[in-house]
Amino acid sequence: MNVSLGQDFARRGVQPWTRCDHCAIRLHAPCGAIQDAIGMSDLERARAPSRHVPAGDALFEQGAPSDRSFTILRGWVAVTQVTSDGRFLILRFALPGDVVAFERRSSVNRCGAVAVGDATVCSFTRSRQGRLELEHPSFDARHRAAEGGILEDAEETLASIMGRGARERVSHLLFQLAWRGLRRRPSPGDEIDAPLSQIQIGLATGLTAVHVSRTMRRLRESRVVAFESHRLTIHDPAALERLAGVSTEGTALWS
Amino acid sequence: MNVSLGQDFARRGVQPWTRCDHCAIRLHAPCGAIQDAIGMSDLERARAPSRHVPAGDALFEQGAPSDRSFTILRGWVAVTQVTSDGRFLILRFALPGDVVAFERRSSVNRCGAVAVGDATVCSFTRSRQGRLELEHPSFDARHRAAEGGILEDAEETLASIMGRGARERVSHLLFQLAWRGLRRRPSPGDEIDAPLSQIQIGLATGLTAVHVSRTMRRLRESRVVAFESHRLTIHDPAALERLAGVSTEGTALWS
DNA sequence: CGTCCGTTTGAGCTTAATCAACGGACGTGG
DNA sequence: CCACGTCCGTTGATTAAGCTCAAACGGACG
Repeated sequence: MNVSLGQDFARRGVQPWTRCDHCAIRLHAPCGAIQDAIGMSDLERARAPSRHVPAGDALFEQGAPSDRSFTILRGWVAVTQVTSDGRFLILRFALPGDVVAFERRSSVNRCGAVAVGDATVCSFTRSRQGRLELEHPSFDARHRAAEGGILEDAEETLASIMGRGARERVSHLLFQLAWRGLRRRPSPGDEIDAPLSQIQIGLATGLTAVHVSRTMRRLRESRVVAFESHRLTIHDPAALERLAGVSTEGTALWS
Repeated sequence: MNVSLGQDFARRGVQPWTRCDHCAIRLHAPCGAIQDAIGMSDLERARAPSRHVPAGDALFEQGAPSDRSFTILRGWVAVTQVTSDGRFLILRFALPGDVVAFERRSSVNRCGAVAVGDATVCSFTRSRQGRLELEHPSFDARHRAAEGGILEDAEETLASIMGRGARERVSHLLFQLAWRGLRRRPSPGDEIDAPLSQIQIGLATGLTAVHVSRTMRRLRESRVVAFESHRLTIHDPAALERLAGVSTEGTALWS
C-alpha cells in the first residue's frame, strides 16, 4: 500500500496499542513485570544500602560524573534537564520501581534528578550492575524491560506534547501518573497522593504554571479530575483517558 | 544541595553534554559505533535478504503483527504514529544504520514506518535477533547502543519540542538530520540530500506545514539554512546549533 | 505576625493555527 | 503536444491558544 506522507494519510482508523492492566504505561506486551515481586526481591537482595532523599534535594546533578544507576523504592523523582539556552524542564517522573540513569555509555549524567516529595532510593555501580545482569538473567530482563518502557513512555509523551493542546498534555500526564501510581487502570473516584506542584506539571508539559492553573480549573469544572492539596482525584477516568489521547478502547485494525 | 523545583532553580549554568563527532546525536559516550564497519559487516553477514521500499510505501504498519526488526541500509524512513484522536505524527527519522522496531515485548507494531524517498532495508526475526545477540556480543552491544541512542534522541526531541518556539524546533530537526546525514558536525556550506517535504517537517515538529514554510523562510533570510528542492544547505552551523538548543560549546560545570 | 511560596485571576500581547487563494512542478490522459 | 488534476510550497487575513506581566490571596512556617 502506498502511503503518501504528504496528504490525507491521517485518520485511517488505526487504533494502535492497548495497555497492560498491571504495569501502567506499557502496551500489548505481557506486562514488563517492572514491579514484579520477584524482580523487586532480586533487586532488594542485591541492592546497595538505601538512601533517603528529602523533598527538593537533588538525587544527582546533570553533568556530574556518576557510575551509578538508581532504583526508586519510595517517593517520586523528577528527571530534569537544563537546556543550553537555560530552560529547565522535567523529562519524566520516576515512581517506585523505576530505574533512573541506567545508560552505560557515559560517565556523566545526561539529566539531573530531583526528589519530588521525600524519596528513598537504592543504587548500583555500573560494574555491579553488569555483574548482576550476567549472573541473573531475570535482573537483566527486568532492566531491559525498564529501559524499553522508558523509551515507550518518552515516545508517548512526545506524541502527547506534539499534538498541541494544553488540556491534552495535562490530561496525559495526570492519567499516566494515576495509572502508574495505582498500578492499575484508574476507576471513578480513585485518589492518589501526588507530591506535585502545578509548576512541576508545567515543567513536565511545556506549559506555564499559570496556564496549568487555568487548564486544571477547566478540568475540575468539567468534573474530570481534581487536584487539591497534593491529592489527585480521578472523577471520570474514561474522559481523562480520551483527553489524554492514548485510549485503549476502540477497535484495532489488527486484533 | 536543596533545589526547590518551584522557583529560581533554572539557569544554574549547567552546560550538560557534549557530542561525539562521529555518530551524530549521542553524547559524551565513546561513540556508540552505530555505523561502525564491524557492526555493519556483522550485520550484513547475518542479515535477511535486503528489501527495497519505494518512496511513500509503508515499511510496516502501526498495529500490524510483526516479529521483525529492520535495519536501514539506504534511504530515510519515518517512524510514524496515529494517535487515538486521529492525529498523524512522525516520532523520528531513521537513517542508514539505524534500527527500527526492535522492541521484543510485543508482537504488534507500536508505530508505523514509511519510506521517505526510496529506501533499502534488511530485517531479522526476533528469534534470530536473540540468537545473534547471544552468539555475537558485539551485535548485542551494537543493538543496546542503538536502543539507548534512540532513547536519548527521543528525550532530546522532547526537550526541543517542550521548549516552545517554531524556530527552535525546526532548527533542532534540521541540525540533527544534518549531523546524522553527514556523520559529523556540519561545517559552513555543507549540503545533504534530504528527501523531506515541509509537511513532513511539520509532522515531526508538531507544527503546521504553513508555519514551517514561514519559519524556514525566516531561517533562509537570516542565512542560517536553506532547504530547496530536497537539498539542505547549512550556511551557519553555529547559529543553527545555537537555535537548536543543544549546544556542545560552553563550559560544563563538571569537566 | 510577617514572609515565602504556590495558586488564582485579569489584561494585553505574541505565536501559531486556520481559512483561503495562487503558482509552479509533475504526471496523466486526451 | 497540450489540458487538466494533484500535490507542494508560498503568502495574506483572520482567529485562537498560550505567554507575559501584574496583582491578590491563602497556607505554611518561622
